[in-house]
Amino acid sequence: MEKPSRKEREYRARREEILKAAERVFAEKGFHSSTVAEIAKEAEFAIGTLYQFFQNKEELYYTMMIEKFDLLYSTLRTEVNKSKKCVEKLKLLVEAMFSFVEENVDFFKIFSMELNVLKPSMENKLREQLILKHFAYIKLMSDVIKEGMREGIFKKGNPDDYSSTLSGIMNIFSFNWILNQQKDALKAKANFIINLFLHGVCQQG
Amino acid sequence: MEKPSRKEREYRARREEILKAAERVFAEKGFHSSTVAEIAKEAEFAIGTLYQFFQNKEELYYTMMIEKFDLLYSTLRTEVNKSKKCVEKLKLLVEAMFSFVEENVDFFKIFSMELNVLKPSMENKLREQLILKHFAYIKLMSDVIKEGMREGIFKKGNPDDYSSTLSGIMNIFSFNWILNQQKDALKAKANFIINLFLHGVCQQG
Amino acid sequence: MEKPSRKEREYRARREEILKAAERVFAEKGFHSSTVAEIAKEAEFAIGTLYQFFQNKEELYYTMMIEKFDLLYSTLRTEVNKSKKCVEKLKLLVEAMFSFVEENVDFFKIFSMELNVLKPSMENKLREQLILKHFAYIKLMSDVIKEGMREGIFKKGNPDDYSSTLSGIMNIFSFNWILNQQKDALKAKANFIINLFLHGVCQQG
Amino acid sequence: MEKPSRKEREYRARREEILKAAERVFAEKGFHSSTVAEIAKEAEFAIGTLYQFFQNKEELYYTMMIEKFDLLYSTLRTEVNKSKKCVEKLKLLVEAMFSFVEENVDFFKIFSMELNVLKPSMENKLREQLILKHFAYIKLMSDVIKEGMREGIFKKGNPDDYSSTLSGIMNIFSFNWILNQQKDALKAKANFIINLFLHGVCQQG
DNA sequence: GATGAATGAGGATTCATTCAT
DNA sequence: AATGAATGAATCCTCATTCAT
Repeated sequence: MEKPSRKEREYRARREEILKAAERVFAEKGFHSSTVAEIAKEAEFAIGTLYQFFQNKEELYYTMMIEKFDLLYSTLRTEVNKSKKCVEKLKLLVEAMFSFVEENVDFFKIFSMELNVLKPSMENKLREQLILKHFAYIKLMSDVIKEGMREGIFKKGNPDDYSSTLSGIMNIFSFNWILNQQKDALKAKANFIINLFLHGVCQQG
Repeated sequence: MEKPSRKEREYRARREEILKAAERVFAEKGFHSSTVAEIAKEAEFAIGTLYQFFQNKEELYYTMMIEKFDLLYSTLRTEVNKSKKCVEKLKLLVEAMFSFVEENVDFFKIFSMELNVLKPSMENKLREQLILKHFAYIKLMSDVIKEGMREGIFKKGNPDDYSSTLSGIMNIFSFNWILNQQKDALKAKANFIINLFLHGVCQQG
Repeated sequence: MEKPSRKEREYRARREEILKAAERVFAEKGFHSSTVAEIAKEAEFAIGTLYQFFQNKEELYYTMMIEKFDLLYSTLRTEVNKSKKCVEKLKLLVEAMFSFVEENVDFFKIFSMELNVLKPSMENKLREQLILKHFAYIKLMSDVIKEGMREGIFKKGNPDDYSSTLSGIMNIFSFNWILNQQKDALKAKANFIINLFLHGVCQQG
Repeated sequence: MEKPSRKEREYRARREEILKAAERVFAEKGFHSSTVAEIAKEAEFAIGTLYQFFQNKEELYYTMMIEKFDLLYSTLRTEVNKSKKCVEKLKLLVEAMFSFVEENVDFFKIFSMELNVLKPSMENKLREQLILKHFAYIKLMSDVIKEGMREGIFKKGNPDDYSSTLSGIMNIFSFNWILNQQKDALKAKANFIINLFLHGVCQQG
């Protein structure tokens, strides 16, 4: 791989600055109440400069979301691969997810609270992409579940239903953690969730 | 109770029309992208008429949400009381929730997707109210869980964590059902969810 | 003159109520910031009722002003006629004017502060009328001045200039009195004004 | 003093254009009947541009008034200082005032006819400022009068009453001159006014 | 390439007036 | 005759986007 030129590196750095500023501002105010002027100010660039990197506000929004999602996906993927055992994999996944949320509160605020803000415009490839990323993220879990079914550890069933469930649980805990001003560690809930997901709420035996 | 006058009844009816129109429009476009003009048109009233019933767009939004939430809450409450057994109660609750979602798709779209759209304004009593309603809804489940714990049916633990979990699972299934254009019945998933919640994903014994 | 029927009397009474309410409200908020709804409420009538008496807000405004002006005019006229001596007449006039202002603060607020609010609309006979009333009011003073000139008491000159001057002085004192929250009696200034008007500010002799 | 940059100069020029347009439009229609759109059109700028210079319509209005008032004040002040004699000073003042009115008809229309249009809003520093300017303007005259009293030229008395009087007289003459479509020169009345103010209407001796 | 002033379409809200009851 | 709910035109202001410097 070619070493990027200084120009290229600087371009990347600026772009990153803008995306970070966008993340902060969008998280605080939501898409509609955030202004391009504010993001520009937060990024310490001129408004016009933002438009050299992103065609419009919407593109800035989706690009930021997609890149964050990519990061989340690759983080989880790496983590899951650290073990061979399905149950262990799930545990690693939940922990990694919660670490990610703790480190990316801004992104997660947007992720969990503004899913529907932007309506599909005619040619919105970016929204499509974001949805595809979401499917990939679910598939990551489904694959682990499938494996567990094959190994006879997990009950048979629709793996997507199981992974949706797990993702729904992680979501709500992350959401509540943010609502409660992030008291305690979110990761502290990981064990509870895994146990519940594996064995349910009922007393056994 | 006094029978309401014709005037009173007509007032109620108009108000209801507006709230229904608001629900449809907000569900389709979200709060910010919906215009008062469009809601008025959908309701077949003049713009000014809406302002005779609600002080502003925000009040219209929250009032609609709160009244729907009240309906959801009382529906679930009634349903839960139809059985004495905790496990049965949970099942009734999930089924009732899914029925409600199926019958109130518009509301649920907003419920699940726009939780954070409106930032707390200085004197926003309505937002406060909405949050309180949400707590009541969670408590409904917590109470059932608590009962089950006392009876030794459920594992000991923080009842709110359990009820959050259940609510998170129902959410994600509702959300997916809406995203997938409402194929199949949402209620068909109720059994799966209850089983998973009660016994987990692991093979037992 | 026919004794007015009960109907006629009641009509008059209602009309008067509305005009008084209009005076209060217009004085407090000015023409543009006063709403017909507020005047109706102040008058304890329905909005529609106001429109039975006056074609529109503007007519209500001008009618009130004109009738007040008529009252001012006839009051001053009566007062002036109480003496035969010009100097005495002027004194009576200033005192009567100040009494009127003291008793009709609301009207005077509008009179002195909103002369220009309403632009001549194409067919605004009412504004014309109001201006004519104003001329008559000035002429009242001019006539006294003219008389004084004829009698050799006053210097020769354009009587309208003199009466404008006097009216300007009375205006500013009334205006200041209102601005200063009506401390002291306005009438207390009458002597000062008359002396100044008659003999000027310079030391004599 | 630093020479202002080109940017700074252009900014000033634009701001001036807007203020002049505002003066014309407000003078013709009054505050409430003037629209921001019309002022923008008159100034040949887009609506939004006005909002880059002034926070809102009210600020535009008051700023224009205040700056004009400052100009009036400094003009009068300069003029008054051209003589050492009180009587001469008053004459210069009246003449300067009338010149100013002749050259700033639009401003004076507003000055004399809309004093009370804007009600004090909670935090209206601008209105406060405008009132302070008005006091300064009155004080300018009072100081001359006081001087004359000390020198024994003028009768003893409350200097503010005298200066109010003079200002009231100038006002009404300016007002009438505007009403009469500005026939003849307003300055032609200056001598009459000064004489009247100094010596009164009565034949002397 | 970077800037940020200028643009003007778009939307929330108000309120004079009408008219069915 | 009295009412006051319904109407919708009118207006202030915001802010994404452009483009001259």
